[in-house]
Amino acid sequence: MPEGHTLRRLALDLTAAFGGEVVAVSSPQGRFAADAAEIDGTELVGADSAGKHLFIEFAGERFVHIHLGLIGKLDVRRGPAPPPVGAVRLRLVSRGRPSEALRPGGREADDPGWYADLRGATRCDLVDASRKAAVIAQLGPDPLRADADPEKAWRRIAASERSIGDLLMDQAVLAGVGNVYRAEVLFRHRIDPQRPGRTLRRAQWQAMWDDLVALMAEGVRLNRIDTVRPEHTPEAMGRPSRVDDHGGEVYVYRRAGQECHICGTPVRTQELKGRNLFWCPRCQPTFRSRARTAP
DNA sequence: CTCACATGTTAAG
DNA sequence: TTAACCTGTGAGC
Repeated sequence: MPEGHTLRRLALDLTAAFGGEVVAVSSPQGRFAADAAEIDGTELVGADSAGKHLFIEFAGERFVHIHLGLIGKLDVRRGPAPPPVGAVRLRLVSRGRPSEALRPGGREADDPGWYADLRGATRCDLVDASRKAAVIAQLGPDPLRADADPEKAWRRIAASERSIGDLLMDQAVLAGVGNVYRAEVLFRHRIDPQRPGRTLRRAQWQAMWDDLVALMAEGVRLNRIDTVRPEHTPEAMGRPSRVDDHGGEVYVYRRAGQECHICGTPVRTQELKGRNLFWCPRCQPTFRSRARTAP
């Protein structure tokens, strides 16, 4: 489930589980083995996310740069690490505080500690601070970062002929938004995904940005994507809930052919640059630039 | 069981 | 534009 909220949540969980501790780093599958050996037994300083990128910092400004791609997963769990299941590319196992770890046994017997397993990621590299900075530099503003500047995204959007649906998924324009948040934020603001970026008004962008800031923060908190307003929840409307492993309550994402929660019109879908776009043709009417007639 | 598809990105053609 | 990467899930037989 990797949109920006997932990576931020992982960064928080990793920091809580391993921050300030000496960590055993291994690569049971072998593909990260050489890099793992370099940081094995050193202190995990903390973790941070930028867009869909995750950086786990170790002592000496060494960072494990992870991108989960579409199917990658990082499980952070309490307890002793079991034998690895499947192709675990990276495994972290806590050993305790640096001072304790010097002693044999390290961690207290009644503290099970934590372990984390990474599998299916498209990227897992050991990088230095400059490489980390370079990755972040090519990203647009991230609604989950307090220091993000939405004006940077607006300048790109306002100058672009490309559709807003396309622009929202471009990580150089806006970082962390994926296919679910794209579909949902456009629905919530009644904007046609095919509408050219340059035809949006500033206030519309600002409202969408503010909404993403709140929605994604909630996504971090709940560890899933919920976008349905209180008046449209299953309880409020007396309709069945669709919450499952794929996430929370949504308006249009993956609901092609089903009735719009608000107007009942069948939700539409169309492929855009290899990804499925979903929208309600009535709530998000096709944008037509206003033809100006001479007086 | 097999198969299609998935909250993503990169590189080849 | 297409395939490749890689894992898990759910639908269908």
